[in-house]
Amino acid sequence: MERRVTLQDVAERAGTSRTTAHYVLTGRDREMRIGEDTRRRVLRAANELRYRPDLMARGLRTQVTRTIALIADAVASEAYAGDLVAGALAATAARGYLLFVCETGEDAELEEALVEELLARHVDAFLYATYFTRDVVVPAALRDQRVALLNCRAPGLPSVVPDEVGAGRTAAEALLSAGYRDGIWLVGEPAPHVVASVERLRGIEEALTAAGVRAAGTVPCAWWPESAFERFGALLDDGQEPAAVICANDRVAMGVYQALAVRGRRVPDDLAVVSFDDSDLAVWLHPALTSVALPHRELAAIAVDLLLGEGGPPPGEHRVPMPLRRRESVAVRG
Amino acid sequence: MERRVTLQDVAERAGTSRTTAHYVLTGRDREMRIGEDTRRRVLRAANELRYRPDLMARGLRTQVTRTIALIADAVASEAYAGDLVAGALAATAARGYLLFVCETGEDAELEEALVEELLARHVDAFLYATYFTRDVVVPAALRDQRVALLNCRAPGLPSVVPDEVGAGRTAAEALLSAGYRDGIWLVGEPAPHVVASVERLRGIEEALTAAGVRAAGTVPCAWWPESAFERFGALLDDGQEPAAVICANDRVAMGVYQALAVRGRRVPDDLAVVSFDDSDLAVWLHPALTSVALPHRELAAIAVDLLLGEGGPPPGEHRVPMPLRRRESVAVRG
DNA sequence: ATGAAAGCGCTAACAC
DNA sequence: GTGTTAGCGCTTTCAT
Repeated sequence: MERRVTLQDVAERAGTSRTTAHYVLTGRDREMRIGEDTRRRVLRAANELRYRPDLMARGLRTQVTRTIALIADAVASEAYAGDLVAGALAATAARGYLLFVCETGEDAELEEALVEELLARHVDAFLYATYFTRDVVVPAALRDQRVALLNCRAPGLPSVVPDEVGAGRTAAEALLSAGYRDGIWLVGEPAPHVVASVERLRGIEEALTAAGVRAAGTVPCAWWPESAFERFGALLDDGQEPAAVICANDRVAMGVYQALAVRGRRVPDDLAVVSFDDSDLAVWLHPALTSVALPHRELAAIAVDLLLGEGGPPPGEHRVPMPLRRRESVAVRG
Repeated sequence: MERRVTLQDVAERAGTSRTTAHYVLTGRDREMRIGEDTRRRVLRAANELRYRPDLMARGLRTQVTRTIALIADAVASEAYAGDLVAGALAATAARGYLLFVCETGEDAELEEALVEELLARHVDAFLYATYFTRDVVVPAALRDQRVALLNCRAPGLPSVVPDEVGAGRTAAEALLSAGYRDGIWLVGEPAPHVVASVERLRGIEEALTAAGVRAAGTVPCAWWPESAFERFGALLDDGQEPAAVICANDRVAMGVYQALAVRGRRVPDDLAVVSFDDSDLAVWLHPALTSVALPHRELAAIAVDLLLGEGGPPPGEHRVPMPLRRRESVAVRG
């Protein structure tokens, strides 16, 4: 591994000074009125030597590094967080930034330490992310940094979150517009501290009420297949005749499918199903599931745009629409 | 945002020189025989000023940055890659390194450019990862760097991959030891260019042959639920009576479950199912699926250990065992 | 138009 | 035991 080639080397080979070489290599030669052929010599020398500026040295001098930090509570849980990371990655790369990724497991001390470390490395900005939407309190050291919250919220800080109320409306309307009015059940227990739960419910109520419809009831299962399988199965065995269900998420829908399958009932003819998240499951289920998508990549892209945009991110909450992915789990009613 | 506090500031407040401050703050005061009370003063000053060394400046001087780069073809696809990233993250963090994460989408030019960029930032080492196991050709610039391949292989380079042959054996033995001999079908078409396919098949053959058993046949479906649903369903409708299946992966198993459910057949009583990957699906399926796990986090942890270990990673392939996760999809035969 | 020189904050050889 | 000094490679002000 030979010594790095430095600006000095380029300047020497071009028979000029570092300053001159510097200006032509950073493309500011026009403003310095550097001679066309000096310019040529520098460019050629740089090429021949395969000169690459030392970004650490540059960073030390300029105090800007073109790096940003993503601080997330989890990067892989639930198969969701991955898309957040991927989205952030793509968006930062597109702007020529490199991304430090950190995972905190919600450990506040670790968070503080990480922020210190990242500050010591002069990252230009911070993305603070959570794998499910919630309110957070960010480390104090972050408060006077350039920061955007991704999929979470804190008073006074710029944040990007999915429009869960709209999603609730969308889900209900998918059923209403297909002709369902009576026998619409909600599956998945309400969770008062989970933003997604509260807001989806609100959206659903809104849309239903606006159509003069009331939900037939709620199946209070955990947001997992097994629990949904059992509780929704029990509902069926009770002799209830749901016409349609709105599931808390795709995993719940999976449990509903299983409960139906065991009893020989069919989606969508015996029961219409809509859900939230649009995870991989939605297309794996049979028949494929109509689901309101959580646009993780887009959330991340927007957060990065805000973060790196002129003048820094405008404070306040940015709500990103959750689009409906129509598939085969809702039949139009006669 | 006030000026950073520098070593100079600490030294001044402690009434000593930068050198002295430096040695005590880096814990090398013993070797320099620095006065106990000088030591105290320096420590106190640093504390009071909340001194944090500028890691960029240090890096420029020492040429080591305690950063490493993860270059992956994909960081979120298929809900697998996330665990690779999370594993690498945890392992590097545990050693006090920060991780740059990059995604290439298999674009070779982008890869070259990224490596240049990372080199310009003086990352100490590289992790080169793929989201499914395969042979790769790494960018030329990486060849003389400290590098470990994660979930992929290239001649002459250190790599960490899952032991898929062993996994094949494990899957077959799970069935054999439960008393299955006849009517064992393989579900999922062989893919000659996919390491997992070739090696799992080899392991399965080995174990079966050793027990004097032959597979009843192969259902050549794509490795997705829908395809498995159709092709395996067709097998059932053909009047075949499989006793057990080894699925190419959990998604295929999902398709098999669906085909069974529609026909009123039960797992595990009518059919035993084993699979590979042990993804989230395995526990979501009903009944829960016995699957041979792809230990992504462990692969990553081992790769990081090799990479950062004394003397750098030993070249050659490191095979990591794939453990069987026994659940309810295999019943012991009478 | 080009170059000399100072300095970003840290480390380490060397002198006292 | 402690301090002086010379860089790491780059950017930028200021002379020329």
